[in-house]
Amino acid sequence: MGFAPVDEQLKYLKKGLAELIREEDLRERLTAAAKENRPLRVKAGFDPTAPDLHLGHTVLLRKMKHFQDLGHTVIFLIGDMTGLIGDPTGRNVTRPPMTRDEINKNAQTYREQVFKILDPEKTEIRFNSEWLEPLTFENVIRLCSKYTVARLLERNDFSKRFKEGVPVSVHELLYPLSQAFDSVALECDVEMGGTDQTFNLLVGREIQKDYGQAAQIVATVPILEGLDGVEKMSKSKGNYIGITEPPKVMFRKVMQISDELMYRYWELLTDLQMDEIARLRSDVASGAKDPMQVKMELGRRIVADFHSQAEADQAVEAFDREVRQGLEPADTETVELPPLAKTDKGIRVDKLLAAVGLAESVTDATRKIKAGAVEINGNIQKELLLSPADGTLVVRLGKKWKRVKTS
RNA sequence: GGACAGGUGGGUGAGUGGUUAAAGCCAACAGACUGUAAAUCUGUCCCUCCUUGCGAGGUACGAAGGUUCGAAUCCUUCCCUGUCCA
Repeated sequence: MGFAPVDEQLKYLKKGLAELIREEDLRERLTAAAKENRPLRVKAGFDPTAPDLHLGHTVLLRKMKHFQDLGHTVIFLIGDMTGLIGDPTGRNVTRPPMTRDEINKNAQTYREQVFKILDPEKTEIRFNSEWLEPLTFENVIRLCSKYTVARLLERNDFSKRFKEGVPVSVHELLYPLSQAFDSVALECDVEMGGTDQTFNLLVGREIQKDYGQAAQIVATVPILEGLDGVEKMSKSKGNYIGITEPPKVMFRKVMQISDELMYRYWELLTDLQMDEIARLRSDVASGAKDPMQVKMELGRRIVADFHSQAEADQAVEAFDREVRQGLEPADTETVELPPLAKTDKGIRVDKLLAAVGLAESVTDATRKIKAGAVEINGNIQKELLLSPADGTLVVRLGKKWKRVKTS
């Protein structure tokens, strides 16, 4: 099979990239690949500890997919060895070693999630312990001799910490080196990552040259902002949209982002071209388009990417019904009245809320009731005690609903 | 090895014997307003109980002991973190 013309490939790959070092190198490499009829080897490394991918990860995965679309090979590298170090970004502690079982389990989860985007046929999944573990101390020393401390300290967070007197452990310095060695071991043509990885990826270029290989091309993608629009999307910050989240949740989260942030999501999470996104923006500005409709379309596409078109449509409908109209969700769960909520005088609403999971605790439930946040059968419930009633109670606390059978 | 500084609620960060379940800020949750956008405003934000009260009790300020009528605050030991010196 042949490859598309180099210029076309370049154009396709460049969209949405933060940085490409260097474009000329990539052009040459693509040309050579076409001539030799061999696909490029494109690597990106992932941490073995966080198998729950979110949209932030998919910016990178989508770009990796683009390489696959053009016929190239993607190497999904699980850093089970470097994971022991932990990427020195931010505060970090040496991680407890993971067992082989845990790593395999996480790898399996990765497979399930990653192939929602990547093409399994064109993906190699590798672990870097494969070549890092057998390295002798002599080899490690040799590797270290190829780079200088001064150059490692060029990395922003190292130099910053060093200047401020914040400790930098020696093993942290090894992180970029071992990642670079991965590229050597895999003979990568391209390495990808977020812009926060730029330094590490560049070290790979230098080290590869030392090992007699052509320096890899470095392609970075922007870091996606989380729901707050400020900090990068991350699970620990709670501002993420997980790719395995249910359609309704996903859609609702998309609708929560600010109007401004929406264009960023259009850019990094859909295949819409930049000029089309610019048109969306100006149409909204001029009033020709309703920003909410534009955002709903974005949400519909994102949900459809990870679920199905039908589920995306359902999510839109559910949003319209539950959020815009404030109606009870169609899939409200029905539960039995918890025995401890029953008294001879009636139903203890506070205990009911806690037992049914609408409130975190009985105390919390009491607060919510007093605050007038609880609705039963459409009426605000401000008393802790509800007179005995027959039939089913429709209970609402904020956006959470439950149906409770009383008999 | 020596000298200091410090470990407080989800996160920051006040508080150095009692009116402190512990300020402020952030996050979070609920309400108002809306396009559940953003912005803004209000309230809440350890648990349990009931007679729902500016109620009663129980937990809580790295860990374990101790001093006191009373400790997050004082003492002892231990664990951990950071800085400086060697």
